[in-house]
Amino acid sequence: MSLPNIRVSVDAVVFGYDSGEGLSVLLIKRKVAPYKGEWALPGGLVREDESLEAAVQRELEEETGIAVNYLEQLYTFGDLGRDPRNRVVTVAYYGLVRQSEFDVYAATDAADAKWFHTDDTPELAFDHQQILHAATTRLRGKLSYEPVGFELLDKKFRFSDLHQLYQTIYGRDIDRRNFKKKFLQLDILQELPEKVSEGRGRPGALFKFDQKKYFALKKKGMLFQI
Amino acid sequence: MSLPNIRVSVDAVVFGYDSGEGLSVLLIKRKVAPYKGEWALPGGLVREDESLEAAVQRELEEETGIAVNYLEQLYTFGDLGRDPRNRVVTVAYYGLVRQSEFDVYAATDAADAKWFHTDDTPELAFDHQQILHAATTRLRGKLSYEPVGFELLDKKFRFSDLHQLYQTIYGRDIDRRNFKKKFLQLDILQELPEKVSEGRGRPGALFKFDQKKYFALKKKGMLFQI
DNA sequence: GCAAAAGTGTTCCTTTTACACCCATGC
DNA sequence: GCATGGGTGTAAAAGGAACACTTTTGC
Repeated sequence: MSLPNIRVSVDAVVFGYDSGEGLSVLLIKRKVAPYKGEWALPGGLVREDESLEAAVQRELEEETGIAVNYLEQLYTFGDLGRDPRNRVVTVAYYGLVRQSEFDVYAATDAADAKWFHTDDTPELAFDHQQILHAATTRLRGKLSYEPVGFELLDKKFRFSDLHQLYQTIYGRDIDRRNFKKKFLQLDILQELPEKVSEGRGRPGALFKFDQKKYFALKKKGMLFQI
Repeated sequence: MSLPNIRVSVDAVVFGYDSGEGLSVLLIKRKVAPYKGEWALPGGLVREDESLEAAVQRELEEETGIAVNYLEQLYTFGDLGRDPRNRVVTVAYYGLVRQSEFDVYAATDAADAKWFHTDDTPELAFDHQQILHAATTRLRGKLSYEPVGFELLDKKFRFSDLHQLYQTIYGRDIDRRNFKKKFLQLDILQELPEKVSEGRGRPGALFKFDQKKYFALKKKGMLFQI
């Protein structure tokens, strides 16, 4: 029996959050066959001398020009026939970033690269639809036991921005007062003396995250039911 | 640049539960280098024409002689140097079975195979210690949102057996009365008219799972905090 | 009658939810 | 003065934790 010829790839589901636009996902237009010209998740083959994590970072850089620090492993997809040419097992990663910090462009390995609102994604190549779906589900679950925000909001933000962020990711309304009560109990926010108006209505206080407490909490994993 | 030469393997962390003995894990003694003669998780290279799931099943069969139906993907380990010979990326699976139903023996591909109590495992080859640790953590977490029991207890069982099962997996004491109240609320048990004594003490009623309700609940994922 | 396990209920406390009114600003 | 968003508190309900006594059996 000959040695199996299986390739290993990585794919990245990078979600971008923007206060104005909500939740998006980063996609590339494929430059080569198969599925040439179609949209897909950024990703590609792992090299023999790089870790899986390094491979995702590299592919993201090569295809979209961005560098994302924190990606988490999502799931490994290895069904036969998921790539029409060869047997390819792909390890999918996902992450959530502040969209405004990432100016994506089609780097060398992609014909195009851009953010798509999660409500409005095109058909995807391979089984990437399935991967995206798994990532969305996982993202929501994850928020139940980890704070999110520091990486997604500006340094100073209004409480309503944070509120909006959670509503966006959960995809449903959350009572403003209860949310505030709960979030403040985590004791990871600092209220600033400044106030800011967004043009109409009463100006709101600005907040910032207490980095130390924030990461301490994140590390040990809080239980946070919204 | 030449094509990367990376192999894909699978490994299985099979936990066995036994009312008398508690929680064990299935290990094999390696028949070939590297780590020849050392204990390891069952597993091996994936073939080109089989799915990852099929590969785990096959390796389990070849090394330990057992067939496990329900394994879930745990995590993919792909660090450089985790196998001293080649670059090997391994997809780890885990599952929980009724130990008494699985008579393991060293099948063709292992020098030995047996259950080890989770409190008393030997040193393991490769990074299998790390994999085992990840599986243990995941198993506990999993019980919070899925019922367990049907697959692990006899058809008819005393409530104390179920209680004991949960205590074993969680590794701590759980109040008997509160546990009973909560579990009965799930409405997946049927109380039988039979009573059975285990030699001393008041005989207890026997219960069985209502299969339909059990799997319905399991499928949709309950939220079950012990 | 004593040791061992099974059966059962209540109280307290914490957490969650629902909900309404006033305040500061721009226009 | 009115529309808009920001700020705050309370009451009711649900859920979780702690806890003790009685019953049935074997010996």
